[in-house]
Amino acid sequence: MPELPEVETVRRELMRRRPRGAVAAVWRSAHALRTGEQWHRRHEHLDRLLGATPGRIERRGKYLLWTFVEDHRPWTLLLHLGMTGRCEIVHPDAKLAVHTHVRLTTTDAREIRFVDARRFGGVRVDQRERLYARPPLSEMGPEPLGRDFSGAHLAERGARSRRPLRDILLDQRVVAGVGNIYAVEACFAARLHPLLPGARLASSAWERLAVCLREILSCAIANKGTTLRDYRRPGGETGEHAAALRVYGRAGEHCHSCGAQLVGFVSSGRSGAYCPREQNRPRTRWVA
DNA sequence: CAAGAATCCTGAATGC
DNA sequence: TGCATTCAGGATTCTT
Repeated sequence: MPELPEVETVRRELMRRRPRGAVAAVWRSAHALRTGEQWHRRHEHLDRLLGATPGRIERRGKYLLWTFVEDHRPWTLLLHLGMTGRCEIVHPDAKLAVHTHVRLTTTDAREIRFVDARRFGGVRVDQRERLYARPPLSEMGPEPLGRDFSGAHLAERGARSRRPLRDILLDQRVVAGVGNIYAVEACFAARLHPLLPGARLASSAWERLAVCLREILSCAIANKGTTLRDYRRPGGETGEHAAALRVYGRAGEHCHSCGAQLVGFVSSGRSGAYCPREQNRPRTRWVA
């Protein structure tokens, strides 16, 4: 499932491979993408991209903002990959993948396609400033790899909460782009129990958690993301970070660090795992 | 207001 | 082998 490292990888590779021609045709499947008022297809406005040329791509959390320009008039495509979404750039005659929902054909014989089996993803075109000024982007917490993110920020948002640590990290309003895999992995890296209520965390542990989260995300970006099943890069390649996962999806298996049997859990309807020996309580000493 | 549940969806995995 | 059931989860909406 695409989280920050996967979306960042897609961003970089789409940037590199983006078509150089203008959008000559827009095609949309008959199926609705994600439900909810602000993503309903009557608000998609994909036709605004006609005649515009793909330009700069930004990432905010798990969202991509792809700006298309025609005669200095920019429109920005907001894209969320959901659970199973993927973006590909192919020849317009290339065989159509099942669950293809959007096709943007350009004058240089290229085609940008959005494919999403479960349709949890979404697309929308608007002015860049308006996208940033409205939910969900306006509500979103700081980028974990940016300057505004720190242990102090996490503590400010989490230290008065009874919510489990893992769920705090999953909250896009607290920190942007973190999904279940990396939230669970960050808790392990910091040797913090994922179900520990935020209010019970020692103040020094927040900084440790912030540092570990950044390291995990950076490493996953270097590995071009985690492919468990569906995630693919724009060229169809997998990401290689799955082999680096320490606890996610490994309930019942042995801890790579101490050999103890990892314990699975479900919280807020989402599964995770932890090492009962190393994550039962914060360590008193920790070496970066 | 916060926390939890339900919702959307398909395909892989599991059960009988 | 085949058919029904279960599970996976991000973000939003509804309920408690």
